[in-house]
Amino acid sequence: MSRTREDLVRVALRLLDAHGLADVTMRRLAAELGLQASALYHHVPSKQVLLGQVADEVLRLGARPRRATAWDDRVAEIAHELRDAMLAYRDGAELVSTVIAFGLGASQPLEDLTAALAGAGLPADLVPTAARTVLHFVLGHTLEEQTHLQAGSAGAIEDDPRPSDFAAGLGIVVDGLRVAATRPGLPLTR
Amino acid sequence: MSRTREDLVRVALRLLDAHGLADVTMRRLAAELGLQASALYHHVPSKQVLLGQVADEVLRLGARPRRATAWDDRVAEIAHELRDAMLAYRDGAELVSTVIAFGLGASQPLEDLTAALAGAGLPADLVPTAARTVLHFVLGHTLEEQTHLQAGSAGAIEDDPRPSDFAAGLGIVVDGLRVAATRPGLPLTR
DNA sequence: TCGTCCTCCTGAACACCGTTCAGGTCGGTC
DNA sequence: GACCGACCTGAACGGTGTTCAGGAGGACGA
Repeated sequence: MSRTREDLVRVALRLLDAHGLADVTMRRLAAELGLQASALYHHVPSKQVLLGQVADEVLRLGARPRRATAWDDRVAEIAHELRDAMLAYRDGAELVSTVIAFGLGASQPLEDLTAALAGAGLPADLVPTAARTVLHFVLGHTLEEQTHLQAGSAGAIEDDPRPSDFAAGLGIVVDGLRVAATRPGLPLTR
Repeated sequence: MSRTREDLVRVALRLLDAHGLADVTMRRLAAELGLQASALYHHVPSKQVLLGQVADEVLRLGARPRRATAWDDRVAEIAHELRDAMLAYRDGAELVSTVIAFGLGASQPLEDLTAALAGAGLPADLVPTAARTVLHFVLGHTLEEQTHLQAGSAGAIEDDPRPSDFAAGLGIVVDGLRVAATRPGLPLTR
């Protein structure tokens, strides 16, 4: 009975949530599947690619129906969904952030944000920048939040993490987007 | 003739710039100093702490005189200085980002941003959130920018990196801060 | 039915990594 | 002159991702 790539991703995700990203090791993953580490390379070309697929799975499992229609509500909706998806798994934010940084997957959120911002009335050449600005905020904030959360649950006293923080920070960014959208338009070609 | 902790940091920084973060290894660093790897642990308790000091050095070397007086100019000044400091060394953004994420150093930028934003007229409980929002933007944007720059210089075609991108994204965030600063003030205690 | 191919896997090895530890050398100090 | 602490060596521990020759076994065409 042979294993599929989906099995690897599923077990890797379980390993991630149970022991953290540092303990998601090719040898551990193989042992969990009753295999030798070298056998994994028949299903996946490298650990990086595997982690990319695990990140995609984290996002897929965190997907929710989108209800908002206004562009700013839609941006907030995507941002919250992304944050919640990453927080749902141990080290989820670190995983997704590095996968995005190295371009190995997790490209959906940026595409969704870009699509949502296309209807915001921004100058067209500002849309990609705006989408990445929102994305960077969500990733940075959630990474820090999750780091503190996990450090706090390991015994230390939590200092900062007010839960309204994310909404407030997101509000700042979205306010900035609204300003850029309503500012008397420069001609599109600079 | 014994080595000082400063020697380690200096040589580690040279190694970083010449070969990248992945090649900053305790063994390589020791070899560069004519030592065994174990000797480094007489100067530094761990590699993580050492990298924290290297990150601080990157920021120190990138420091510039601050000229702006208005809070928004000051925020932009700090943001540009941070970005330029990280871009000045190979993998500088990755180094500083991870050091900040794990709380091992590089705390100056957040403090500077917090100080600059203290004079913005924001609700007091929004200042830390605002500072971290700016910080996350700068780190995320610069990390992505540097990754693409270095990938591009390795032969591939650069797709995005318009240099005005950073200023535009920063503008969005600062616009958002201005909105929060001029909005009819909620009472400070919620 | 036989031989071949292909998929899946093993076991060993390669070239590293961060870190620890017993021990040794050497300069300076009571 | 004995001691002590700073500094360093060399070996080892227990890992890491990845490669590679080869084996088992089912499918499939001749």
